[in-house]
Amino acid sequence: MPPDPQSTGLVALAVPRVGLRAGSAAREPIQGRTGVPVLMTVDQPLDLASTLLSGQSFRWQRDAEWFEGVVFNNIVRMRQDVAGIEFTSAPDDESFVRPLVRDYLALEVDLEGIYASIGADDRLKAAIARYRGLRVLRQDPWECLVSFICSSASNIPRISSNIESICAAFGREVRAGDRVRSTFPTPQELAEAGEERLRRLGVGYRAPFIASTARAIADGVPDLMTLREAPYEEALRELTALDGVGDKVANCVLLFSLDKLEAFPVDVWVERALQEWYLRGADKKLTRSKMRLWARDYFGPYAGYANQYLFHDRRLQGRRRW
DNA sequence: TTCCAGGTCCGGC
DNA sequence: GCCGGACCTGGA
Repeated sequence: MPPDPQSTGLVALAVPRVGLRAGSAAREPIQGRTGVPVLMTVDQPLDLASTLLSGQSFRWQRDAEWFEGVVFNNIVRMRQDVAGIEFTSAPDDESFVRPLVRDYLALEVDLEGIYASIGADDRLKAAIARYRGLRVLRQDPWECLVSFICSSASNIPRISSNIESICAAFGREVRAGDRVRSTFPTPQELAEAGEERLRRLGVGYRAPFIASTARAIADGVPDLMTLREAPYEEALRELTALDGVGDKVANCVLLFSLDKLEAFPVDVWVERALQEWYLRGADKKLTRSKMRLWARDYFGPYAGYANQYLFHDRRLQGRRRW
């Protein structure tokens, strides 16, 4: 693909994901304006709706063909058309936000190559045909980490509600025209919030996990952005040392925010999919982390993409049939 | 009312 | 290492 220095990820790495407006006074509202929609061309398969609503991220809200979320401390609105993506951002202008959004959508990742790598079996081939253009996002690892700590024994509507509550309570207000949202709080902000105030927001038994993990990340142990450069196994070890982070949550963070496309989160949906469609005999009784090893071996370096297509397929089928 | 939901942790084999 | 129970809360 053509070299595009703004989509390599290097630019985004040089820009802190948290605290882009660190010069602002703490908790001072970020005042914006309504942006004029600009076009971002896309030369890769992209199904924006599936990508944003497939349970990788929990802050995107749909309004007809527009999707509104808060990323990089901006309210971003996007819609897909034949030419690419129309989007607006506020308070920062679109020229600043565009490369960040390209990076967020991982538009430099060669999906055709990945399809060729994982699409050998019929089950995946069919899922790829159904959800062609579903992409694995490259999110802010801190927001991703907290989101998936919240995900345990929960469901997407509740996770979204928990995350919005956390942002409203401890983040900073962002405005775009008449829209008001809040940024995702920094590790410091959540560490200061503490367990009790988190619990009052309705996150339940996850409150002490979030508080403890926020404290660790605020102290730089581990440094999440460094994990993006670390080998998979090392990053996995560092993440699972955090409170409330087991094999499944860690693999979600590795896949959806830390560029580890071999990560393979095994939740109840993926477990059922593997048992029913792939595993035979005694293998059906494998523990979840053994299933992850099996999948990494079977699907290869892009096992995470295979996971996302299987998960999406299984979840939507589940909604239809059972 | 009871059960279950995108798990993790802890204690007992 | 594996297994079972507890853990918040909201919706069916």
